[in-house]
Amino acid sequence: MTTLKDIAEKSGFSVTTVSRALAGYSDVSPRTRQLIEAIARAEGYQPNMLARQLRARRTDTIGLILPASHDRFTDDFFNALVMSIGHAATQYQLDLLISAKPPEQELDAYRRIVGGNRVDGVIVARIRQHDPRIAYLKMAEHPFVVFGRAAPPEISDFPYVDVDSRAGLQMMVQHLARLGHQHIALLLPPPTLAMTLERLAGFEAGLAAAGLNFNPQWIAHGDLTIESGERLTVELLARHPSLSAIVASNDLMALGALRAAHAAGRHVGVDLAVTGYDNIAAAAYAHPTLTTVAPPLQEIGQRLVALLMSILHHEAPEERQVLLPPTLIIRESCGGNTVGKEVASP
Amino acid sequence: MTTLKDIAEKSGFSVTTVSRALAGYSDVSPRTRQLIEAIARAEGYQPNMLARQLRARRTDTIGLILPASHDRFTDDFFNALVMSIGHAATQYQLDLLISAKPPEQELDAYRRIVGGNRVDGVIVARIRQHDPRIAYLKMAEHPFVVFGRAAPPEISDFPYVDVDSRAGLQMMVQHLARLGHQHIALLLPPPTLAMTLERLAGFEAGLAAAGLNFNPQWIAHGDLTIESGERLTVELLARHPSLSAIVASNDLMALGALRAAHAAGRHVGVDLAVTGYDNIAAAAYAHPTLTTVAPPLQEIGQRLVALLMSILHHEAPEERQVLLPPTLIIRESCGGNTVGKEVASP
DNA sequence: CTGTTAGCGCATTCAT
DNA sequence: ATGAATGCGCTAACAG
Repeated sequence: MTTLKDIAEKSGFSVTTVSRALAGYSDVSPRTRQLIEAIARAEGYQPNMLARQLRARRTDTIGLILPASHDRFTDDFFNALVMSIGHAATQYQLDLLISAKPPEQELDAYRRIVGGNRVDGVIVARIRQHDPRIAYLKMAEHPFVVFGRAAPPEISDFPYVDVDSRAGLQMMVQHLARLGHQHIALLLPPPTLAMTLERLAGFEAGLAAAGLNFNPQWIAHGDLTIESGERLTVELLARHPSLSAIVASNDLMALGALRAAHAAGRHVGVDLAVTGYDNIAAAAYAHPTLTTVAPPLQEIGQRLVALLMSILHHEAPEERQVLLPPTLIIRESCGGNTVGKEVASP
Repeated sequence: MTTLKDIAEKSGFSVTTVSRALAGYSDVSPRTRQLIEAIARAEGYQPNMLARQLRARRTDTIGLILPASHDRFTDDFFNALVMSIGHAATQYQLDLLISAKPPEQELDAYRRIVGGNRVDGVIVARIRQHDPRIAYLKMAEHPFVVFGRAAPPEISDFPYVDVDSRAGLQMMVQHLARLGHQHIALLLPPPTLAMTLERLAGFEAGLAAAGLNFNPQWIAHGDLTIESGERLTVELLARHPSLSAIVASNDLMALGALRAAHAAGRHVGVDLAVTGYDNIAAAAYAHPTLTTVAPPLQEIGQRLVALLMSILHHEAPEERQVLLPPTLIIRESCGGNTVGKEVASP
């Protein structure tokens, strides 16, 4: 490894001068600069980023600490979210430091990475009730941004970016109602997740707007897996044969519902509607009639990073709590070329 | 931010003693240690990782530099690969530094991150012909591991982990042949990708093993997108109506093929077989008859990280070039409960 | 047991 | 235009 000191020795100048020459300062004679640059190039000099960061007290890196579990990486939506953040970071010349830790080591990881100055700020995802990570970040006064909000009655007194899934569910229900559906079931995430209440509220709002009654019997809680989507749908269809539509809270549960529907002898797109949420690229094509609510993945990453940057730079607060509208993607036909038309959110 | 120096002043001991007390060295008196630990806890002391890393000349971090483009994050397979690496890193107490750069800045990023000592080693993915990144890493003697191999005649004289997609394609073709298919088309990745030759070879081997003839007319090159899969399939089916099976080189092209088949009036699972490659969770359920070749994603991440670690620790070379067999996942029925049975690779 | 000295590599003062 | 001195925060060698 070549250091400034090495170049200083080879060139006969001091470390200081070498540093300034390479940094492009104007108070270095052209000849000196050329010589130094030539040596640096010849030696393949690369500044030690750690030393530089230590000195500068900034890393130009943002952190992301993920819940680890052996099959975590199969969650396409979450994966896409992470990559979306990574790509948004690019636009700000930032790198992304990822640390996947099992829940019990999660807080330690925050302390190590954030408290240890490895990153300038962090993005927190998948927050839980009374999330200790947020308490820590607030207490330590470390810059952070959250993807998602706290569930009421908890107050989200922190900067966040979230998808307005209430609006999404409402759009979806109204769409189904327009198609004539009156008995609509809903597959929800676990009650402990912050988003669950929002979705239920959106569902009810959609029913109300369409003049339909809310029937608690048609609500079921799953765990966001294909299996739970399948199981819940089997049960729902068995108990309530009048159901003509199943609204799933994510793609995986929707795929499970598709399978269950088939097993129950129902024909999706004909005598049963199944809708999803997330619209992950591949899953979106799972069924040509799978209408979905699509969060603006790319924008989420960009907003998260932009918000974090504005906080880091102490810029005007503007909007520190961003709610992004999802899009309703309707796939009406099994016919080849109907890719799905986008319906702008209200 | 609390530093060792702060604690030294508060406790009356020297920075060194504080450092050792907190590091758990035995040559510190119990009383001193307790006092120092108490202060550290009270102050919420967190060691500065940058200083520590600078000093220790190691970061316990591995790097991953990704090709950036505005819609890159929609590639579920690649996303899953990255996350698989991230989670494997956890087992070695490593963090993952991700930098997404457009192609023209890619090499710079390598210099900055690897040459700049921000990581102990890197994992290179999606290698191209005569990849300059690999040349750089070899020249600079930085530890690295590659996911994938060089395309012949180039020699892969570097540590790598790859999926034996030749075996995968061969399995797939033989499976189709057993089902009676004789006219099988193949949708390949772009000819510039290293994997393409392997897959073609596997395809031909499968045909040969089944006693079928190879027809170059039935081979087409796409770009791994849904659109290209659709377009190529439309063309193939129009020109060669006798085709009874389409083997796609990834899930997305397979999904495109499904759509094209539908448009052409063919019934997948009945008078046309379509098979995919990658078996990404959601996509795998795209069609109940979508048989796929599945790379062992989780194992790929683990092997990559393990291999990199062994190189970092100068451990016995063992196997520095790892070829992992994929699995054939057969989904035979549209019926509800046939999830797909796994067929061990040969 | 504890402190002094030294240095990781860099960039910034402040002199000259 | 250049260099010496200083410090970012940490740990290690060495001395006592």
